[in-house]
Amino acid sequence: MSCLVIDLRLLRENPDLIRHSQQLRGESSQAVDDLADADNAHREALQRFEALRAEQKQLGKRVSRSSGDEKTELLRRTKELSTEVKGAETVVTTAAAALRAAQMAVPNIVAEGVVPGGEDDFVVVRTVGETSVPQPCRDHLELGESLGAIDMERGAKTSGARFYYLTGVGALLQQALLNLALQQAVDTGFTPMIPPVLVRPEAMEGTGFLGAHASEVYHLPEEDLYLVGTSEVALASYHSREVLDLAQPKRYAAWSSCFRKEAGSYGKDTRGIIRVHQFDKIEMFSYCRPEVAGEEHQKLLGFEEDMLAKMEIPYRVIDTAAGDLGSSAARKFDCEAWVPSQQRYRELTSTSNCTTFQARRLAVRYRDDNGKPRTAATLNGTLATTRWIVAILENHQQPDGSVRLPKALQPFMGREVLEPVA
RNA sequence: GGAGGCGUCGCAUAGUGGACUAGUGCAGCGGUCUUGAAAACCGCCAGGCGGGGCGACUCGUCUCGUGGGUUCGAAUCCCACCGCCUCCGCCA
Repeated sequence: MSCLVIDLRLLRENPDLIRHSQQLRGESSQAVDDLADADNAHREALQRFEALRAEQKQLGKRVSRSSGDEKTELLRRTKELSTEVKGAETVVTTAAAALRAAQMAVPNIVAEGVVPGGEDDFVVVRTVGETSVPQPCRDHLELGESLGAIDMERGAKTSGARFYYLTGVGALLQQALLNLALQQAVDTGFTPMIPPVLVRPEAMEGTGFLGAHASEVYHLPEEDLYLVGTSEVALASYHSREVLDLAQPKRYAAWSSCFRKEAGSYGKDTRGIIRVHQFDKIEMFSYCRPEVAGEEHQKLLGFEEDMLAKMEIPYRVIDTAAGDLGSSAARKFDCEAWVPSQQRYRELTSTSNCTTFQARRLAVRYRDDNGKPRTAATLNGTLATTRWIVAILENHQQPDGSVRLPKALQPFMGREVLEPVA
């Protein structure tokens, strides 16, 4: 009848667990109380409707078998009942809409072990590789321009700020990077995918992107379609309303362009291709049983680190604080690459364990050992993106302005070094 | 973009206003028989939500693509939308 956001049974049995989760995220627990109220109102309305409806069905059957005065009398009563049933149904519909709205306001329950707080309260899990600041240190845009790899000015001319052209070796570099990532995914058992990037509202809503971050998303009003900010949306929607065999996790790796308004980031990262409206990404996505989701999360993180190692990029892994989780995530690990020109770490990958949050909304289920359908868990993670070019160029730049290519990339590029063009 | 056809339980089909409490076949699962298998026979075999019981269960309700409408009563009649198929047009 409806897709649930928060498990309502859990809400009834243990509302404090959800309140506590809201606290960790730094959000009001009022939403939880509102949800409980809406749930009660909905159940009451439902019970009244069902009782009336049962009576209506019973009497309705007698109408067809009766005649004469009896029939006239029955018809009089069933007509009354019909009005009452319609009224009760309207109340249910209204209560259901209110319940749904209340559900949408509550994000996923934070996993155990996640630290409270916001953007700056993360935990560093580990740091890998030696960081260095080359002398001289050119930033990725300076390098990209001299290599003939990135053209921001003409991107702006054609499409506006935060758009760019990858040109020449830049175009080849991205293609090589994404090919290598997709190759790694296929080698480790992922099914490669090229998904749609325009999706329906249900797909956006089901993955949790129409909540607080709706203003981040491009929308085509005429067709009521959304441009995805990540192929996670299309991959999660792929098995919606299906019952899967999840004896083993189902893993997909998608290539897609991604589109983001970056509405809340005026003035941030305006230089180069760190934060742009359109980029390309290889995204991993897993469907699995909820009890193995934590383990699967570590695997996705491992695959991300494998790619970073292949790119020979120094990085650290952070365990994101509760306040910095997306609404669908229970836990999130980011890999942040060392960016020499900024002398700090910047996010290159992000992997989220969405537990049953998305699958419940999208009605993705599996059969348990007793053959009963249960809600699955979903996870996602980044394997490579356009932004990786920043870390590759800057970390592997040479004093003469050339860029050494990491070994793993060389076969895909057919060369070992990128040389300045002018 | 235009015209027509079609959406029923995993698959295939029946059902055109009241016994539909959605029938049947296939596939699947369990059993009987058998040394074992096949065949035959018997049983089970869509999900959501709500109520009752510790529980195997049980009662009610919703769902025949989705949402409205007509009616005392809708799988069935009407409208809109979504999807699929065929043909035409256009196009990488």
